[in-house]
Amino acid sequence: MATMQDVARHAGVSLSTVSYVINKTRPISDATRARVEAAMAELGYRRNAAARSLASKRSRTIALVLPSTENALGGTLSEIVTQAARVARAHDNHVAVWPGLGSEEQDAAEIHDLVLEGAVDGVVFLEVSLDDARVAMLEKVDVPFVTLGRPARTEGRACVDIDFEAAVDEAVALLAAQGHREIGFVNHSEASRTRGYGPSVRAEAAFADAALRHGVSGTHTWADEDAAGGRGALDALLGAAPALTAVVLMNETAGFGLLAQARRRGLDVPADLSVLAIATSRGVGALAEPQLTSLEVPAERLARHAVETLLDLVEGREAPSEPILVPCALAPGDSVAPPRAG
Amino acid sequence: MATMQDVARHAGVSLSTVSYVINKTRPISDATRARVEAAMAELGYRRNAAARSLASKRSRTIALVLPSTENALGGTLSEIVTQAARVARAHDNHVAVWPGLGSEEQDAAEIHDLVLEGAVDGVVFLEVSLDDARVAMLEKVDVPFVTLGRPARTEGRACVDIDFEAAVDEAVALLAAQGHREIGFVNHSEASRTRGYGPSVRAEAAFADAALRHGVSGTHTWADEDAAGGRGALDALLGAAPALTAVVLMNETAGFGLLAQARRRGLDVPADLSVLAIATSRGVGALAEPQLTSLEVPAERLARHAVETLLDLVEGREAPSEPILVPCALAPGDSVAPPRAG
DNA sequence: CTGAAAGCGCTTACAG
DNA sequence: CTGAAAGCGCTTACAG
Repeated sequence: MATMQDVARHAGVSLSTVSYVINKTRPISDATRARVEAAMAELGYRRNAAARSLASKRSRTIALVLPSTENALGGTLSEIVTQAARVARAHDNHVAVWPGLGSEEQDAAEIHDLVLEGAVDGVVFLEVSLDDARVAMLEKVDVPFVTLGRPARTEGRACVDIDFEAAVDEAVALLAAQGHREIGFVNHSEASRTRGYGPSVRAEAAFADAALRHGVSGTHTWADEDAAGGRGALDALLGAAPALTAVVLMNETAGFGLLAQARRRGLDVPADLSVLAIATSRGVGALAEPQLTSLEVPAERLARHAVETLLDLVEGREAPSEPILVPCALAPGDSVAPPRAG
Repeated sequence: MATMQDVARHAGVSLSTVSYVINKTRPISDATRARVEAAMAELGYRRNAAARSLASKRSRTIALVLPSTENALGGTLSEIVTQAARVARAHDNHVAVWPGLGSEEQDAAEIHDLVLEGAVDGVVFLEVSLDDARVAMLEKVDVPFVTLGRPARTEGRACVDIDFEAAVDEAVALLAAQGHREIGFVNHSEASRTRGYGPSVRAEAAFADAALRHGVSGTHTWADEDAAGGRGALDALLGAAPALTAVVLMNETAGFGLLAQARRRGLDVPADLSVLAIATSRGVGALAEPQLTSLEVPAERLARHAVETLLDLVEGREAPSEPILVPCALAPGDSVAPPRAG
């Protein structure tokens, strides 16, 4: 491989001039620039990543800390990883993925090491719990990081999240506008709440608020992330509110079981029961029968904001003082209709 | 941050001795080693990744080239990425993800650059087509790489793949053993075959072979990756073979539509129609009603073999001369039963 | 607008 | 078993 020194010699300029041309980090005359660029092209020059990192003290790499437990179908996670890599690349950065493995304390220590070794300049957590030990620890040692999802305390922390409150409100508003007066909510598993999974906790509260705000009667239930969870959730809702005509579903893996159970109970979706899915992975609603009307996770925008905010932090720019909340996008389907008259 | 020089001074040894202790790259007396290790612990020493790369000409990073189009629910992809990161970490390596963006030619050039810049030591393609331009180009420039999936020509190339032939055979054998004599096969979309998607092409051929081998009548059909695809596929199969009693399903996203269509036609699964899913993402079969008996993608083993083979190549060790084929694992379900008598 | 030089923190022959 | 030193290929003050 040709080095910068080779290029300099070839172009008849100094090493530093080549560097300045490449990095556009000081003014260079057009003539000189042209000579350098020609030399680079001729020699097939590629800058060396390690040398650059060593001299500049920047790895130009950010770590994406993967969630240790999968909550959904995985489509959202792979979308986020893909998009993060794209955005990073647009900023001349790389993305390294880092799997959580041990306790939160141990993971935090390893992630800190990653930064101390200069392997990465900053960290995006793809999921955080409300009381995440990793967040607290990295904050203490001043590692630049952004969370996808919000810990309970967000002051001074850069966070990007789905706007669950808005999604729940939009869902309830939409159903209320269709004439529904008794609406159920199917959340993630109760275990998810116990371990401090933010979306579950936020959605529960947001649903109570939204029901009040839109003057409907709301019934909430938890559901395990499988077909049986969906079956049980529908039974629980109809047990508690027999006149219920619509469901907001925030648990895509329970969704298929819920639809099957509605069928088994002789309920037609949407004629007898409207189902509005929220925070679903892209395209999942389209797999169901009928196709689920959905508010989809804005994976691309979440990833973009997270990466761009992190790169700002790494460059020493200000972090946003408030969490960045991204709305879900409506994916049309055939699972919502007005309730039967009477 | 403390440097190796600091550690050396602190321990009263030379810089090189510290390096040899860390890398275990030449014998060191126990006493010296102990002194050095104590000094490292005391100073909180962390080796610098960039300096190490520059001096050793190894980035200790491998690139994972993400598929540009998603074929399934994404669960498999995120499992593979996670597992690859784990395996790489166990070998003291990092994983950088690289999204495909342009044409195969352009992507190949960028991936080549990645290696020339020293940013990565080798590449794992998470999906290749039968006639993949990236593979051909990187082979020419001698970049170490491993493919997940097999190109049409595998000689001299390191490949890791699902053993589709075995999975199809196992599925047909299992159904035949239950007494089924007319078996259908639901493949991916016809478009996937057109663009040279290996699994589709291999599965089609393997199904014909397996039907012959097990003395059953086989009917094959393509299905788009959505509910409508599944509906159409079942109709097509029953149109061509009205006495069909079992289906091998290799298209998880069409599966939900297929089950719904069976129901609509008054067919009970599994009493009237057995459904055996193959090459499914982990856990997806459990979402359906009834729970689908499935042969799941062995994501973890695929990732492990791919990463370990690549690291072998990077170290200059021999690549396996034959593709490494990994069998699917059976995930039990309730969708397979003997055909109704008569 | 351009150059000469120090320095980033390691690995690894070369020597003993 | 250990050390002194060259060298990896850049960035970036310092000077003019």
